[in-house]
Amino acid sequence: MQTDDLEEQGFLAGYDEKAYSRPLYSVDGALFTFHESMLKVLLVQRSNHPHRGKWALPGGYVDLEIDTDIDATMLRKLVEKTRVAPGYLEQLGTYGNQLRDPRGWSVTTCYTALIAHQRCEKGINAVADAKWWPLDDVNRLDLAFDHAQLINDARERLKQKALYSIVPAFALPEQFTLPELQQLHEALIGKTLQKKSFRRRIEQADLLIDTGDKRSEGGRPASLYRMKAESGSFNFVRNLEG
Amino acid sequence: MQTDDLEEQGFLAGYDEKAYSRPLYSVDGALFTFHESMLKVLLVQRSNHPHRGKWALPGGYVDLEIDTDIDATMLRKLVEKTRVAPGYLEQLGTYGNQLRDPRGWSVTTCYTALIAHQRCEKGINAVADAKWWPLDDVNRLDLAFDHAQLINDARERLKQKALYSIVPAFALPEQFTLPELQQLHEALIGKTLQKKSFRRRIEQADLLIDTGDKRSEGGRPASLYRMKAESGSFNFVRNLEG
DNA sequence: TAAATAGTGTCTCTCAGACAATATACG
DNA sequence: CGTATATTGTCTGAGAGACACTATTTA
Repeated sequence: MQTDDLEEQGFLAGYDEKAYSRPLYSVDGALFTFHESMLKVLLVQRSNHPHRGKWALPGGYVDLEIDTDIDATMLRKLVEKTRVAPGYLEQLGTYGNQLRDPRGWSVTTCYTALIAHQRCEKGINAVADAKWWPLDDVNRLDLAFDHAQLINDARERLKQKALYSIVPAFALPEQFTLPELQQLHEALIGKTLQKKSFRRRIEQADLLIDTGDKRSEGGRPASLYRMKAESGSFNFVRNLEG
Repeated sequence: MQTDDLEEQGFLAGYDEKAYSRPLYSVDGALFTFHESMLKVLLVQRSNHPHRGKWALPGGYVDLEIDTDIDATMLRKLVEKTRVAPGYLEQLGTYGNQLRDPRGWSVTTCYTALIAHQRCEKGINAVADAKWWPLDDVNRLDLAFDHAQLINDARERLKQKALYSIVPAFALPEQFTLPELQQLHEALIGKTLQKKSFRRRIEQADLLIDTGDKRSEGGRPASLYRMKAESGSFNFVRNLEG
């Protein structure tokens, strides 16, 4: 063992990390919010080749000196565009092949992230090339790389989460109403939900805190709630209708 | 646009893909099977530094010439050890940080895979360094890199799948009995299940084909089934007790 | 008052849990 | 027959779907 350790030292010293040809590696983030009754995704207009001028997901390369892990890389890249950390961040999947980048073999790990629109409104306005796009309009854009697929996959994942969790609530302000949350879930799922069912399961699982405040929307005022800390990781045992 | 295309050509020609320092990228596969009433995972004894001599998940680097995408890399690496393609292969997640590999910043995409023991028994015996390990024994091994964590995460994912799908059936031979499948799910979930509930939902969803054959295990013979093609992607709307 | 929005009552239906009962092998 | 394993019958309860109903605001 001791011998092996010494041997390993020598091996590491002689190891040239650029000696082998290997794929480009990056991270990309599909950051969503819910604003003006619409799902929106944050896009950045590319200033460099390849795909200069096209809209793309925020992302980039690992900084070997600064980043401790790939989550840190993703956070750094998102904060560059929004000035704040997203309320929710989860790995979606990794896409790697010969063709997705004209520079050659490349791999990207895509994240799904959620944030309240108000929390990053100022930050985004301070960044010239970043903009919230309504998801329905994004289909008509010619996005860079395979980012159209990444966005679709992220949205599909969020749709599933809407069926068995209240994770989408991270796309709302800290305080929100139940009709607001239901509207968001309906936008993700693509169909209307029974308000009784929607409310019953959230109440039963005791996921929200009633702040006591109300917000009026033209009719009876709705109660304002905020999430409990643990509610982001709660899953219902039974799905809503898919 | 035409101008931009020409400009992009020049950019690509001048691009040196080794110019930037970037992390090592690899894939690893947690390949499981169910044999002798035990969950087992395929491990490979490392012949090279780092961690020479330790047991590790099968995996390796992308071959930029041969592999079209990272799934192909993973398949190639698994087939090297088993001589056959696994019945089920799904991305688990990507692990990248400064410390997981002593050579420096490295990223690995881990897959969860399932195969029938009999389908690769010969192939594995032909590979000196590969071996099925019962999952309960793996906890006592000092595995290479962060592979203990990868295996735990893969197992946790399979446990979830056992609650809302019959994906674990890919770890069984093509023909299997319902008590066998239930035993496998119980091993994954870590508790006994109601056989009536287990069978009822599978029958209702019409997921299996009764082959007409039976297999005797000392008592009344059990019917042999095989999966329908689409059953691997079916999810129940309601989970079993977690 | 009417219109708009929020929230509740309650019936039905599906399906998992529990567990007793039956069926089919072997010796 | 007795034992072992497989398979079914059936009751109960949790919780989602449907939808009518009530409540609270503004105009």
